[in-house]
Amino acid sequence: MTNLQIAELLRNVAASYQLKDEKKYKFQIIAYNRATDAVEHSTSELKDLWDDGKLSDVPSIGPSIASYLDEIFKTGKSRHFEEVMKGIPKEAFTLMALPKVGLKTSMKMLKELPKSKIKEKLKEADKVINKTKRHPLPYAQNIASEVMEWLKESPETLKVDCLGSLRRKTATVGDIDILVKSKFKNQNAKIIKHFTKYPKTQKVIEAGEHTASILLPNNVQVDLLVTTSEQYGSALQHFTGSKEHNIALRESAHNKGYSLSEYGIKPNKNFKTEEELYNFLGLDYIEPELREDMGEIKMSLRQAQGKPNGLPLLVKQEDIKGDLQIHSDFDIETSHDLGVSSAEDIANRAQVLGYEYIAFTEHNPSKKGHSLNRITDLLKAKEEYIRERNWPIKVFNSLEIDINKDGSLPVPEAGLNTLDFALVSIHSVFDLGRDAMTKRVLTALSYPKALIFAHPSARKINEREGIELDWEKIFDFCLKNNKFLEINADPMRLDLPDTLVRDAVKLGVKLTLGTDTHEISMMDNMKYGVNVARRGWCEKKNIVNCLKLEEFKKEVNIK
DNA sequence: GCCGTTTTCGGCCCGACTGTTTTCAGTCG
Repeated sequence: MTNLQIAELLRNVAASYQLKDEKKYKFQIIAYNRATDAVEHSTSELKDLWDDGKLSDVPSIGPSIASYLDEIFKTGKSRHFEEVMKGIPKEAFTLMALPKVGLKTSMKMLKELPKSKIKEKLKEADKVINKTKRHPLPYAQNIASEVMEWLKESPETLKVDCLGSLRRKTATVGDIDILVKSKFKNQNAKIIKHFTKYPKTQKVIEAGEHTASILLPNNVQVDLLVTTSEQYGSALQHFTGSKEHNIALRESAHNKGYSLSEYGIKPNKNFKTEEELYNFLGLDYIEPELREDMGEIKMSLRQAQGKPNGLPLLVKQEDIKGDLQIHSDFDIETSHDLGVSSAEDIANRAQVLGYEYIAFTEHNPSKKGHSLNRITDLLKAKEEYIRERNWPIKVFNSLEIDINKDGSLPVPEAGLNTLDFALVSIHSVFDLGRDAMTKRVLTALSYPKALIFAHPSARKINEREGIELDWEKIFDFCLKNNKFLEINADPMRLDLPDTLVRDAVKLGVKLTLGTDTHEISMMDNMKYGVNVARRGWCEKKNIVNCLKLEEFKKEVNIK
């Protein structure tokens, strides 16, 4: 049972309670919906936590739900859940995938629609289930920019901001959220109308007094909110989210006797800026990347009260002193794709980007068709090439090495000795069990030259889930042996994922940033890696390549 | 059903939009 399946089950239980008696089960419904959110956002598979007896570590999972899940992991089902969902056909839950359909509507559909029509709707729902892929951040950013340009053409528009997960810089984006500040009060309708006339609009989902939603090609939904200067700060805060952060913030306001909404505080308190709003609630400003209800509100409160352990001072792009994963076109007959840009061009570009150092990390020479001596000779040639050139900045001689199934590395010791340090990573056999995979990785990281575990989860966004690893063991090993985990800045990887970065940072495990550049323009992807680091609460000190050259050399033990 | 730096009991976020039920229920974020 995966987290996705568990989340679906809990969501269905909540809906079933709602169908049975919304008033009687009001708080169970809230509890189950919260548990659903928590499972969807959990960094660990619940099954793994259950194995370790730590199910209740997940927030919003208390003794009752934990005991039902315990039964599920033991026997495959929960008698309690089955009892709650008794009498509700499976199809009713499937139909809930359709927009604006909850369990009540889907039951009504099953009862009232003709069979042929139901079949059609079920097909539609299946399509939605299979197609709700979230959009990679850069793709969503491009679409958002175009819509924002369109909105600026409306004469009533004073300012346009892109909010929601785009502003929080999540790896993937569901809907695009845009806020418009209007020049004049009571001009909302004109802006809304202009918005719905956006040329690529396929469907206007809704258009009200303050808000509207349109659907663009590729299932991209854009939500608009129009506001005035007086309420701008509140609107900005509300529409940036996350939903969980907003709930926690409103609860905190509620405890102080206020009622907070996107319009301010009732009856008459407006906020022009987000700072004003947070300060009014006794909090310091919270960066958008932190707004996920992961403890940021508590820490902001502590900080505002002048206590220690406040919010992190998040790492910035300009703190990055080097790029630690780059593939040039220097041909060492690699196991995977070689870069297409020359080492010279890349080094010059790195200087322009303000870096003090870079590492060339081509893939290792392929095992196939190469003797061990040949592999060593190829690496010696690369070492000599790097040593003998005059580079504009420091260039490290490195390599991205495949981890064999048994954890060994496909490069002989003489070859490894040519390197300043190595990245190790998984490119094949992704489906070992968790324990075998963990052992495999730790074996590889035990080589003295293996310094960085690159794209550690091996996930590819919208393509494949990550591998299963015992992250606690990996973190612990890195900490004890001075090994580092990479945040791969390729927008299709963004790996480590932000939630695991947060876990690593909590334990003091250090990270590196690398763009995995295979073509020179990819060097500009560093910003996406920085996004992930910030979302994982990284400060400068958590990222090894924020160190200046001499300090970096000391940290990684290079003379 | 969950949760707690006033609480292990007694609370639990807030509002928009749609469609239709002219005053509200259902869904969504």
